[in-house]
Amino acid sequence: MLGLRLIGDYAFTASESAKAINPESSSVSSIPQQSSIGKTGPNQGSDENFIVERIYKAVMEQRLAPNTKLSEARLCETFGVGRMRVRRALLLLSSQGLIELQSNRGAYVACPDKSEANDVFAARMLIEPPLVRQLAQSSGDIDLTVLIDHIALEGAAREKDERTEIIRLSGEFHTKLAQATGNKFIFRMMRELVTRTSLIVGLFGSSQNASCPDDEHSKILRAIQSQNPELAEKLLISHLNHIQNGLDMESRQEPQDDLATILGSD
Amino acid sequence: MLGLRLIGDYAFTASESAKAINPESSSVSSIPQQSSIGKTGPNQGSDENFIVERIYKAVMEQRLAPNTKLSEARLCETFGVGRMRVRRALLLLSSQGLIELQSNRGAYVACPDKSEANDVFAARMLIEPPLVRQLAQSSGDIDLTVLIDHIALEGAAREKDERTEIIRLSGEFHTKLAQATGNKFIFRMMRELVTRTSLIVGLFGSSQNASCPDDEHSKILRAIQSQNPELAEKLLISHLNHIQNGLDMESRQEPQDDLATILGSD
DNA sequence: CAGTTCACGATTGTTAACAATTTTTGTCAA
DNA sequence: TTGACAAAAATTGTTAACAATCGTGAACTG
Repeated sequence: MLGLRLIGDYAFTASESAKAINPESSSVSSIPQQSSIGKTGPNQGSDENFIVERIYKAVMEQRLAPNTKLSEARLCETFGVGRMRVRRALLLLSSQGLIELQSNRGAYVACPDKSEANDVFAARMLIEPPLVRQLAQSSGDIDLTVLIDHIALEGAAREKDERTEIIRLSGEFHTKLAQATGNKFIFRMMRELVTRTSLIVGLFGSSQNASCPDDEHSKILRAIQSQNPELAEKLLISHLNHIQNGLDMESRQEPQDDLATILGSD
Repeated sequence: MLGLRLIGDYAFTASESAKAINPESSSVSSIPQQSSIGKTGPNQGSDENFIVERIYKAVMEQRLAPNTKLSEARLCETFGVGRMRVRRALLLLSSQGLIELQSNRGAYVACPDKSEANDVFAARMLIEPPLVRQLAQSSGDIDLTVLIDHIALEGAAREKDERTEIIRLSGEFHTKLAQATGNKFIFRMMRELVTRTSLIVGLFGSSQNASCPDDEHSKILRAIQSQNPELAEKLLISHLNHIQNGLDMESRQEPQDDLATILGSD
């Protein structure tokens, strides 16, 4: 009895986020229009959400390496925003565990260690198998087009050999699995775990397995579509194992510091 | 008697702050002073964490009713802190979903609706069963004293009929289950879900089942101790069902959006 | 030369004043 | 009394100046 509802809130599917970053465009861009009575205006700070989204996406695409310093001044001019907004964004990012705030020293992209990596995979092993099983069980009532389209996107990106796109989409497949449940809590949890996974793969992964093999994703999806919970669960477990086994926990590559163009382009 | 939410006035006023420090649970507390000299540890903002913890606890104990307004000025004087700290704390709380920030209107304790309540229980149904199963499987390697002690605390609070303590401990049993895994991601997820559950029970629950029956908790723990995964999982599932079935999703007690409403009743 | 000290620049943390918005209050007329 | 309207008060949002802290490198001492 899983509550099947669409997730209207989280508007940051990241595919759109930013076309043009003009300083102080004061964009109200990605605020879902809602003038309903009970819920008064949407949460404030559309601006800092924009910054958060931007950095989140950069991390997901492994363009922002762990330990990279995010200085306030730099972010201010990058996004054309006042310091307050930047600081709020950094606080939010740190509460998500994406960055780490050090007193009087600044913000650094999170740099998971070995044990944290194990925790991430353990948590995913705990959550994702029941999740896909549940999806497969109730796939009749769910709209899977998002996932189907996503597989297509992954294939296209792979065709064109767009590295960052491939990496991000590989991770997002898993968050979209969670999104398909329509449960915003499950979605949030998976999103956090997937983001952290991206950091981990960037740190400990060899270059070739930076992304999940496309066919594994589509196999999982097909198992879900054919309402085969056991198969879907089994495929997902071995998929997660593939990712984890592809890591080399000893050789961690040292991070660089290039912030300038990373966030500016898209 | 349904009038058990005359929490109206901020339940964490300074008068109570002095004595209300319980030596258990969260690792962040202690030192209610705002002296800037405090620990210069690596983690920043020990002060706003204090505020967050305080409000978190008040919500867990259902002393802070949903929709209660948390004005900045009030919080400033309550905690003896500058406005910046309060605003940062509010931002953090909102990112946890504990409160909701409305533009130019202030911060209000979150007020989950029916569908959100369903999502919370669906998420818990997804996570907690595998969690306890795993605990039971590996209970040989894990230190369960925290849970054992917790059961004792629950019993004691029940003896003394300390309402707020009972409610909080009832919820915290589940977060401590997650804590026993030693996985901080699982812990964070459960903590968020349990907190939200507390709000939901406060909103939709009848007065008698505001807390979990003690024996169900101890039964679950015993199943874990005796390394019986199936039993532990089964007990937990029925436990969650008990909680959810005890709710009346239609009769939501209207939350007071103003403190004066309560005080002006006579 | 090695190591320490100290001052300077750069960065972050904090405060207070100001601006924008909402809420309340007061007044008047139907 | 009720409703509309406007002024006043209260609250939140924003900015900029100021304070505190850290990193760096030059100067100094042994």
